[in-house]
Amino acid sequence: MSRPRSEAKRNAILAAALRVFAKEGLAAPTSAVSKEAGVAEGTLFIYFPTKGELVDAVFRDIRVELATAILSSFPRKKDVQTRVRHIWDRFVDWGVEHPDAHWVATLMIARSDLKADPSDAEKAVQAEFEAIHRSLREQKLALDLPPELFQATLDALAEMTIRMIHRRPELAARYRRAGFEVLWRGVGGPTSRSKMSV
Amino acid sequence: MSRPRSEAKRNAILAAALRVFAKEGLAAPTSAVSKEAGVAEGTLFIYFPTKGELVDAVFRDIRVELATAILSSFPRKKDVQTRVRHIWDRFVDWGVEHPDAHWVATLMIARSDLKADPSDAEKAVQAEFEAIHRSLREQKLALDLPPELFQATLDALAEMTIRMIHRRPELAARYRRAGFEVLWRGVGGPTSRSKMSV
Amino acid sequence: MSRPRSEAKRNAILAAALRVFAKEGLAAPTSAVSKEAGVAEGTLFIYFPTKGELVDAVFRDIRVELATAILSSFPRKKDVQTRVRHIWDRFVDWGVEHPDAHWVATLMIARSDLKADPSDAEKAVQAEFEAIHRSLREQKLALDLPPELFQATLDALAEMTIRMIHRRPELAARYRRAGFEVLWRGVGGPTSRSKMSV
Amino acid sequence: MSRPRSEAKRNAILAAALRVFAKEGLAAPTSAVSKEAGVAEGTLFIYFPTKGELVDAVFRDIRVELATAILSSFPRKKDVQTRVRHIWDRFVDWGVEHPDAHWVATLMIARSDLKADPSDAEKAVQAEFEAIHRSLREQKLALDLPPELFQATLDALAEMTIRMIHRRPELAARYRRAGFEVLWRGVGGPTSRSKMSV
DNA sequence: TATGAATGAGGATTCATTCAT
DNA sequence: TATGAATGAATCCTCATTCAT
Repeated sequence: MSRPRSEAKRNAILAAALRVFAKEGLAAPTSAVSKEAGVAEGTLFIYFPTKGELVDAVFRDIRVELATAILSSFPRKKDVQTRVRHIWDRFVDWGVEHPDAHWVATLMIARSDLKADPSDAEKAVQAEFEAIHRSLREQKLALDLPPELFQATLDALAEMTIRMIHRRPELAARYRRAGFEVLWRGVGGPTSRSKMSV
Repeated sequence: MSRPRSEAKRNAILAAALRVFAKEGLAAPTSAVSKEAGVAEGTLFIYFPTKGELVDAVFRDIRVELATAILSSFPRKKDVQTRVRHIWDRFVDWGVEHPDAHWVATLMIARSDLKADPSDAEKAVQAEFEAIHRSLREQKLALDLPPELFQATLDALAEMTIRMIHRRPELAARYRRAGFEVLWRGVGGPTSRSKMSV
Repeated sequence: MSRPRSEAKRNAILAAALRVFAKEGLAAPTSAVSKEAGVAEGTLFIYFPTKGELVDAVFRDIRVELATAILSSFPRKKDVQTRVRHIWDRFVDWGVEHPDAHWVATLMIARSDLKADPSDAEKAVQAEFEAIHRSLREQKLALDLPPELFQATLDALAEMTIRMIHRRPELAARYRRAGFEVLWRGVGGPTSRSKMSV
Repeated sequence: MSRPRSEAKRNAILAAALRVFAKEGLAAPTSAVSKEAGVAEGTLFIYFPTKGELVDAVFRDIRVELATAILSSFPRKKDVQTRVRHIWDRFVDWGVEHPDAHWVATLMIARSDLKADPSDAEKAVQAEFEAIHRSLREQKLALDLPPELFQATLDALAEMTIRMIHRRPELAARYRRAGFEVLWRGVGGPTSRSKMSV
């Protein structure tokens, strides 16, 4: 009976926030966000009652998108290396293609007060990580590497690789491959004939 | 424009800033810093004309300390693995022992506007990294791994390891060893009898 | 400009406003009133074009109710004391039984911008006051007490009595009687055998 | 060693607040107060950390001034009527001479959230009231009038009288005398030959 | 008419920086 | 130099009112 609350507007605000936060940091004024979104200052607070909730929503959005990218056509039935490689490629590609989101995620993590209850997609990714870790174990690889360390390692190396690619985009392919080699060898994966030539 | 009187006061402010920023984030007011340092609000601006310069100085201080820790009794004449291991241990230990500094460094890096011209100590560390990379090459390890990627990998893995240890201090030894294994294997180092049992 | 549809809705808003203003003060948002009334925010402005008009309407409503209570079975033919006593009792009882209305009236009076053109009921009460004042004069009581002062005195004492009763409800009967004694003696009424024992 | 916090400035802000609140109500913006006081907006918050504390301070100031006016050359040794008359006159005169303060006090009382821990002066006035009440009792006047009701009565009548005088200043003397007559008779005081001719 | 989303001016408060002492 | 009061721009959020549906 009245104007319905528009999902499009909510998304416009989220997207605007992503852009503004990426450019100006999380300290950017909400007024900059509403301006970028093309809505009135007060409108923002209809969709996100406080700035903190906006920030949280942006963060959650980013994580959902990354997790979704990873899950899309995930080769669940294939061997470990293929699965790890899939995650690696999707992760790195996503970060390279969404520099704003990647950078804002970095900003978000540098906050003690972030609320990060995982989305369903994230839980699914988590499950894949655990399955991968089990497979590595069964194959006598990464023998005693604790699972949380395995995941953290992949995260850290992917983040690093994305950062490097942003710095020197022309080396993207090389960095991406080299990063994976480090991960795979580091984790104890069989290297076959691959000679670490990147 | 002459050098400020009390070097001690300058250091007190720097130390206070480290504590305050670690606890409250970089958005903490300068008044909180001056209070923690036991000086008047205006005094801070005698030593650091703007907040940005204070932040930069804190950052530089942290980096100098880390670099110094790494350089102290650095085994320049020993073999590669020993040298890498030295850097790894000093880096991780430093991060574990200085949680404030480590956390603030993380906050600092999450800023686009940081000025980071390297100190002499950092340049020396940089030189060691390059020497290490040459050695790896000569030994046909990490064949085509670009040097900047090698250094970034060590950084990323050390940071990650420190973070993990802060989360579960009782696993410190295990994490520290496992982290190094990943690095060393990842980089193509010979693993000899070591079976990745961490 | 035609009369709004639902008189019931108008009354619901007025009643809600009374409750909300009593609890939160006149600064309470109109949204709180509409919510309490169970109508949409915009609906309120169909019935009361501005917040000020709502406030005025609430005030007028209160005054009409008080005046009506006073006029109900008013002993117009009885002697002065009976009539004054009637007003006193009705006034005090009304205030005691309608704490919200009484409190909101207090809030209203504490505003310079209130519009208070008297209702018919109020005019009738006013007329009774004048009649009472004439009677007092004829009986050589309250000789030169100006009529407006007589009315203001009754008001002030009744308000005060109500406030005291709200504070200590268990003393209601005593306060009510004592208040009247003060009024009646103060105005010069014959006290006969009554010894001010309250 | 630095500019000292100025009592004069604090008073300027208090006085400005009194004027502004009297004219625009307690909802007046703090910016209006600071402007009226001739200080920057931020300065106000050095002296009064929140608007609420400013409001409380204004209220307390008013009450102290009124109590002080009452206590000044208070005829403690004189008979009851003289003492009551003294309070009455000082109270009414103060209200007439300080319309802003009187009006703002009215606004303040119409707030549920006021903090009113009594000042020393107020406690002293309170003590005089109790002494008066005892005297009245000993003289078999106001026999069972509870003390709190006696004080509330004086307050209510004085407030009313002040209000009436503000409305018709030319009748000040008459209103002031008549008000006292009502109080004195109402409370049971001996009226001697006084014929209530006001 | 009824709804509630949209608007944007306004307001209390913070804080980096300046300046009188 | 050291102090901390003074400044005022900037920020998050509220809310009376409007308007599309």
